[in-house]
Amino acid sequence: MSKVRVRFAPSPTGGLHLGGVRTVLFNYLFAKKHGGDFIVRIEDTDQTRFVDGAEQYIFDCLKWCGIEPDESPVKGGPYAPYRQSERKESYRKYAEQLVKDSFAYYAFDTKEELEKMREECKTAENPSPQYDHHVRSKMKNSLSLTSAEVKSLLDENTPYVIRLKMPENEVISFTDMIRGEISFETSLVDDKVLLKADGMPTYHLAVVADDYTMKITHAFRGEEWLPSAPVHLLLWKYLGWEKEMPEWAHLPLIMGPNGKLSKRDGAKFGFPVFAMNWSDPRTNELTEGFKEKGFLPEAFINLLAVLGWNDGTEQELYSMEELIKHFSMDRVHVAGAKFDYEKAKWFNHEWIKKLNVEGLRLNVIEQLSSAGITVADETFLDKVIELVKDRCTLLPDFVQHAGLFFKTPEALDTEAVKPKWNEEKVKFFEEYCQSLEKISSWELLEIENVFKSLATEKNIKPGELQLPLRIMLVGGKFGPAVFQIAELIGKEETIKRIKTAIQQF
RNA sequence: GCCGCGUUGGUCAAGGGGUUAAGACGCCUCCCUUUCACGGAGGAAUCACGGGUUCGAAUCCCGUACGUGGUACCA
Repeated sequence: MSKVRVRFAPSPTGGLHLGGVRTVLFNYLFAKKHGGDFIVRIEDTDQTRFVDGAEQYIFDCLKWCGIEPDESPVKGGPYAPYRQSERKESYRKYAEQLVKDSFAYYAFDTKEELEKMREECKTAENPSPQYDHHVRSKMKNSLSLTSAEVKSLLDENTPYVIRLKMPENEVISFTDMIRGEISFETSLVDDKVLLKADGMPTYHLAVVADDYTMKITHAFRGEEWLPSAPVHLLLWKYLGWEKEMPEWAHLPLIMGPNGKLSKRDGAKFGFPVFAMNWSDPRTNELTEGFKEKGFLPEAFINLLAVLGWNDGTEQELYSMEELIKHFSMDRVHVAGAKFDYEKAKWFNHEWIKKLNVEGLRLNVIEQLSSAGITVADETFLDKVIELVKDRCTLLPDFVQHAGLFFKTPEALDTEAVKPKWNEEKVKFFEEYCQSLEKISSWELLEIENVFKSLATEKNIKPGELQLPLRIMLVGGKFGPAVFQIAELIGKEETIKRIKTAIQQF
């Protein structure tokens, strides 16, 4: 078997959503598992939908996810160029070849004529008539016109497209790596445009030509492409490349709460659908990304991998390395999977717990600094991270849980204390401060022992006093053990926080 | 409408002729903790429906329903 070569071919029309990232991921995992090449090629054939900056955005997302292409427009490679707009001329050659071999034909119909045909053929049973064998003889094309008429139209530079001539009564079938045998009747498929009037190929011609010239061995794409598979199969055959045709796998769709996951679902249900923030330069509309929402790339990749794939064991947490080792296309589920944001957050929580301090440090510093907290002492920060990471689900949670070690709380939840607050307790805390001043070594046990023995002496239950102390130090009902906090923030800060808090109760 | 693909708890899913039908998320109860989490122990909840084949069907076959995708000079 020749070396595995697999490609991801995004269209730079803005944003990279969950389904897109999962398609890349499965391509990448398959390539790496078999020691092959992972190629990124850009399908920028539709000038009207092309968005500035979208291509760079795609590569930024891949980089964040930890996916490095072996060949791409930015990296180059032996089959350059990797942008379809830069390969424009080669596609025409293949299209003309097909016309010459009578597998395709020129069509001169204008937009208005096409609309007219669709309008006239429209019935209740057939709401969307196709340009197919039923109508092609009635349209303006090189099949219905004489060769002289065609020649003169061509000479006059009449705009035209090249369409594939679908055979009438054939059954086309192929084996999908995920779904098995699939077949189609050609009479039901329309004559797809291969080369547009502007000289650009459509997706159909472009994928086949590019997959062939770039020696792609396995073609994986979303399930939405399944209906056009017969077109591609036929092109491989008509172009004479049947022996080199890649193996196919059509990946299941990722669904939103209702239907195929869309950008709108994110806004509507409050979860990100793109890998990273994307702001559309034309509308300035911002679509939130998983990165900015506070997801770790490890968690993002992990949750995507197990959405529609399972290795048959009970394992759910996988690093990229483990995924490469365990992944296999035949264990990809056939049905579409609904995206569950709650579970997505669980994965991030698990990865925050799983990662060590080094893996978290940079992210935490970034979170804190965006909240206006600068970290001076990194070894101190490391202790804090170790102490609080179990309670953080999303990265911004570190602001609440780690922030209190760097900054005196601004507002105290006094309501939690006031009802049971009295003179005795005020006295207790004043004396506790005095005792703390005298502590020789500022250690957890000391701080706690002084607290407990003073409470016994005053005949107050320690439990009655712990909540107030927590509010004093933290500001609210959250965070690690109180005495651990006291130990970490130090004697001076602890006493200061207690004293200022007493004033407020 | 037509064509393709699908259907195991609310969600992700294992299981592919004989199982008490795994596991995870979420939800509920309890324990731990006099905070919030983490952790631990339990619980509720599932084979879309109808026919076949078979001693036996979640599993194989056929229908139906439902879902979803396609039906563009978009990808």
